[in-house]
Amino acid sequence: MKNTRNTTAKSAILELIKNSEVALSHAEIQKLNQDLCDRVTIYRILDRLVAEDVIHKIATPDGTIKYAACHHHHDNHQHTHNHVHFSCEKCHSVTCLDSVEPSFNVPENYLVKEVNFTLSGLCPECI
Amino acid sequence: MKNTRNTTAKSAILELIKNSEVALSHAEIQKLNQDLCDRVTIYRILDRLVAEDVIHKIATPDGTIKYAACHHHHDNHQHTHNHVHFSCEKCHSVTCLDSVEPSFNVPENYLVKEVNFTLSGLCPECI
DNA sequence: TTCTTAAACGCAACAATGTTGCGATTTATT
DNA sequence: AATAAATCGCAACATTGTTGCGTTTAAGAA
Repeated sequence: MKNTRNTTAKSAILELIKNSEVALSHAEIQKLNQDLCDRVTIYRILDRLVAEDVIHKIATPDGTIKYAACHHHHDNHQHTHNHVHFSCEKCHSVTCLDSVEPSFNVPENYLVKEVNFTLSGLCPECI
Repeated sequence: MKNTRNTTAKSAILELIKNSEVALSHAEIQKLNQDLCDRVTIYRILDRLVAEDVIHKIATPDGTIKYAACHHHHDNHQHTHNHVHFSCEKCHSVTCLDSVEPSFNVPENYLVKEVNFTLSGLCPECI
């Protein structure tokens, strides 16, 4: 893997994501980060953080891409992205639901590598 | 609800989607429909078909929006969009997996209205 | 600490995707 | 056939994401 560096912009963006209760989109990060760095740089930093497995990418039901900090399972060092997410149709917040464990029967002839389970409706704030 | 009409463009697009094994994106429909109607019209027709509950919208893991014909459950007239989809990371096809039934424990304090369950990996064609 | 170099950056330009307004056309009803 | 509202095409615009390139900067080596 290519050498990666810690820059002020990268650290700032990672902090933003880590400190956020909900997943953030590029546009939201840009607003929160007002003039810290260029729009293009944000794209590149997000790509790098995803590649480094520090954050993960979530596609919301309307196609917006959001980013959230990964919760690594320190006990077994087995890290999967098979999170369950909740997308609020009113405030558009996206939250990781670590407590919900989905189960399903594996389809035949398909090789399943990742599971993306998104529930939508109203979050506790909007009920 | 507003009165809706059947136009040639609308019928053609619906046929395309119905006859397709995989879910189609706006760009794919535009290519298949070469010059049948304007790009903007395709957006509007897709919105209408979704509103009329004839097709449904799927967000792929990379944020691309695709459309597929709805499989109504004629036996009980209870129509839900809680489909399971499979997104191939190689050929980018999106397929509805009607046979897979996911189960999960409902999170507290959240009002779940829709379930979106997308598996990704390799489809039978790409394995 | 200074030197070195590749990673990361800003900027400009571009491509793709989605939206809006409006006058012209068309569908379905009277 | 006449009518009215839905739909369309076109132009213009907004947003989102990508690429190339010269400059800056982080981090290891001297």
